[in-house]
Amino acid sequence: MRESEECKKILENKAMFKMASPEFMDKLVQSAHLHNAGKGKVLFIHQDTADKFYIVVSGWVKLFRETLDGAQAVVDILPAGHIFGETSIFENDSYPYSAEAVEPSVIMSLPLSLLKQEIEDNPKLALAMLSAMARYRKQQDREIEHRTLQNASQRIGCFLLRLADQEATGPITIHLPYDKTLVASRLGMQPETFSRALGKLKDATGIKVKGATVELKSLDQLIDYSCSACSSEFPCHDLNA
Amino acid sequence: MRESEECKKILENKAMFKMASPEFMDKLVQSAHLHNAGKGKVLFIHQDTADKFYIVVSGWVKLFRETLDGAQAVVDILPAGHIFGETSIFENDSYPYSAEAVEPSVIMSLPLSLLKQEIEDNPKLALAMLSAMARYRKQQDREIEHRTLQNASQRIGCFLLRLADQEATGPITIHLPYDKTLVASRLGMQPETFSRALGKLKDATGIKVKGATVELKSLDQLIDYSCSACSSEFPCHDLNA
DNA sequence: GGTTATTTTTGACCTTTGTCAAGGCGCAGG
DNA sequence: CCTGCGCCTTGACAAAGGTCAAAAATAACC
Repeated sequence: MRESEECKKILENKAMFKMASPEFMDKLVQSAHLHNAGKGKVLFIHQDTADKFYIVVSGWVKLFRETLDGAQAVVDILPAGHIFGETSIFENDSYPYSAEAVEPSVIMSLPLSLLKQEIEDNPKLALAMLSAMARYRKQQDREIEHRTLQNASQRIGCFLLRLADQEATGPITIHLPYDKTLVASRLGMQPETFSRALGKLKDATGIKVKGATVELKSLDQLIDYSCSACSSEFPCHDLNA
Repeated sequence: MRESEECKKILENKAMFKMASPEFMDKLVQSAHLHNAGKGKVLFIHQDTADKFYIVVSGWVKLFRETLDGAQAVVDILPAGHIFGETSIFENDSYPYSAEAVEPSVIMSLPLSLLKQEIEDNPKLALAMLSAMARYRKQQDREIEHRTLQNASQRIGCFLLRLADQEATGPITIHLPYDKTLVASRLGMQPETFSRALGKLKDATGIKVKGATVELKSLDQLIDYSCSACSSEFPCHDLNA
């Protein structure tokens, strides 16, 4: 079966599963499934009973929470390769957020029960997960910092930097991976604010924006502008889990 | 030696160490030290080399980060019983934030090396730490949500609710555990904003504020006001790690 | 008990972001 | 080539929060 071959390849490449036992990986591949999710497809809802966790194979997935009156807070927007829903293990088997595909995506689903079992049986996996969790925690801490110390334009600059190849020295072209409205919500601002703040960023740094394409002469333009309001030095490692 | 007796008692009561081996606990107690930290005492600085982790025995400890130009973002303010600095294990042995006592405090210091070793040797401890980390992650997620969806007054209301006995049904008296200026920074706002927002909260809910003392007729007053702008139902469990 | 610090509150004003409404742009489908 | 529907931008205005300066209230100290 082609599907399981594909799943196998993806799973074996995940850092978190490098330490897993072969038996576990076999069982995991057996019960893995790929799903096509169109733009807007809701994968699960906050506080649903959780029996699966997921990996983004391609596309983008938004994690978010909603209040009763419909206001929405975006927790994160995940690119290909990221795991989500796995923390339900520690949350009474219920999802701590809702998940929705925001671009046409392929999602792999896997049973939480297997993961739960293997984490208890295999210390190496528990350590790998601990390490991943610590990295995520650091990211969230930084997010909170950014929201308090950076203004809208600086947050956009920082976002662009994280999309770029951080090693590059010359001119760079960046493509926004999803709608600007969505970038705005990811950065905790309104679409209108995003639009205006991007304009301000353009004036301040000389970057060029055409639709979803951003061109910079060099990273320094943005680094000066955004990273001055951040406690970390520029090459912000720790970005990909 | 009295000190080690005291440390032992505290360590044995920590949920995280319930699963630790007796040998580990012995070693831990041997190398534990208590420190008196006056108000304002800096315990370590962001990116210092980390060889110890800590437990707040009494008092309050502020975790924070600073930008080059002096702006400060408060990551958290920890009460007695909380561990900090332990995530340095996953951070290249450097502290991910600075720590300062904001009230006269007693702090226990413990070697990271022991923890590192035991986590690798004892799966149960790794699991306990994983679970603690997951709880913390959830808290951070909620923090980000609050900063985007709640206004200043609502955040204060939410903060008061978390200080209160959540089971109580009748009138309640809450004492602010540290300076209002500090509460403000914990909630990501300026002292002036805090003062005015507290005034607004008073008008809106009928709570009574005298200095550091807050009296409410019942929790409902605050719940209606604050929790409407939050994705979680009221009794916010998951508060203490 | 008076005096000095420190913390908190107020007032006036400014900046940033949110809100509402109207256009504009671009692309898919006819 | 035209039309319609999202997405994005703009303008005008409102609201929230930040800033600066000064007064008021507490707490701390001789």
